[in-house]
Amino acid sequence: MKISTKGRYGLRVMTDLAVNGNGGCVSLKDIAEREHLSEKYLEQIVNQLSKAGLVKSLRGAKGGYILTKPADEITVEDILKATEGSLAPVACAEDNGKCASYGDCVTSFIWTEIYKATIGVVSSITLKDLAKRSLQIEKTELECLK
Amino acid sequence: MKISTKGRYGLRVMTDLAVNGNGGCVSLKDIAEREHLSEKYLEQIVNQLSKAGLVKSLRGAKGGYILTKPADEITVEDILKATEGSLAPVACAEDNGKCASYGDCVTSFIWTEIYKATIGVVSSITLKDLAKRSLQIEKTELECLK
DNA sequence: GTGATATACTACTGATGTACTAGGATTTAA
DNA sequence: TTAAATCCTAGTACATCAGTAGTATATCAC
Repeated sequence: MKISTKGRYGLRVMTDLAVNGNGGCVSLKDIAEREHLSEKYLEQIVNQLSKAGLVKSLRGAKGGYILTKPADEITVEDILKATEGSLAPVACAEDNGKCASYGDCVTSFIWTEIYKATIGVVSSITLKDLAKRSLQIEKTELECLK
Repeated sequence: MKISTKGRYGLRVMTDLAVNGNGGCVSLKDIAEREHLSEKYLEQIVNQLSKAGLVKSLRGAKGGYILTKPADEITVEDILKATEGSLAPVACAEDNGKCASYGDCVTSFIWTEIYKATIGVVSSITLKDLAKRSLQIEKTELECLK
C-alpha cells in the first residue's frame, strides 16, 4: 500500500511547474536543481506525465515543459494515475464486476470501498491547491529567517 | 498502492476460521485445502496473525488455530495491519508530525487524508461481516445447483 | 513410549519491481 | 554551427514478493 517515488516526485514536478511556469516553459534541469532530484530520473517521470497529456514538451534550447491545462483543472488523481498507474489496492476494485468471481468473492467489496475512498481524496485536490500551499510554505520559511 | 497476497490470504484464513471454527480449532491443512492455498505459505501468514494476538495456536495432533476474540471484535484493519504492515501510503502519514518537515511538505496532507480514508473503511468492517458474507455466498452457490 | 499429526522457526530461491545511472539520438534557439 | 534541451533504450544494484524446503518441537491416541 505504498506510493513510490514516481508518484511523489511527479507531484513535486507538477507543483514546481505550476509555481514557476508563469506561462512559459521550465527545463527539467531547473526543476531537478530546485527539488534536489535526479534530472535523468525525472526525465522518465515527466515522460509519463507527458503521455498522460498533463504536460507538453518543447524540445531544443530554451525548451522545457509546460502544463497543458490550468492548475485548477488538474487533480492529484490525474497526476498519481499517470505516474503510479492504478490506485486500486487490487485490480478488480477498479473495474468491479469484470472479474468473473467478483460477486462470489468475500473480500471484493473491501477493495472497492478502499478504492472509492482513495479516489474521493485525490480527485478533490487540485494542482492549484498544491501550488497555493507551496507558496505559503515558502513564505513561512522566509518569515522564519527574519 | 497494492495489497499483497499476505493481506488477501490473511483475510481468507481469518474468515475460514470464523466460519469453520465452531468453538474448536482448525488445522492449517484443512484451511489450505478449502481455500486452495499453499499450507507452508499460510504457516508464515498465520504466524503473523498469531504474533498480532488475533489467533491462538494449539500444537500437536488435533491442534490448529482458533480466534482469540469474537469475530465482531476483530476488524479488517487488525488483520491487514498484522499481515501487510502499515496501511499508510507513505510513512509520515501514520505518525503525522513525527517527520521533521511534515509541516513544510507540500504533499504530506494528501497522504494523511488517504490514510484516514483507508482506515475509515477497514476499521468499520469486522470479521463477522466477512463470515456472514461468506455463508451467504455459499448459500447462493448451492441454490445455483438446484 | 512410540507414531502420527500438528505448529515453530530458519533459510533459501526465482521472479518482479524500485530507483536510479548511462549514453546516444534528435530537435531547436541563438 | 553549437550549446542546450528533450527523446529513447538499456543496464544495474538492491529490495520485495511469493512461495518452497527442511528441521525442530509439541501433543494426542494408542
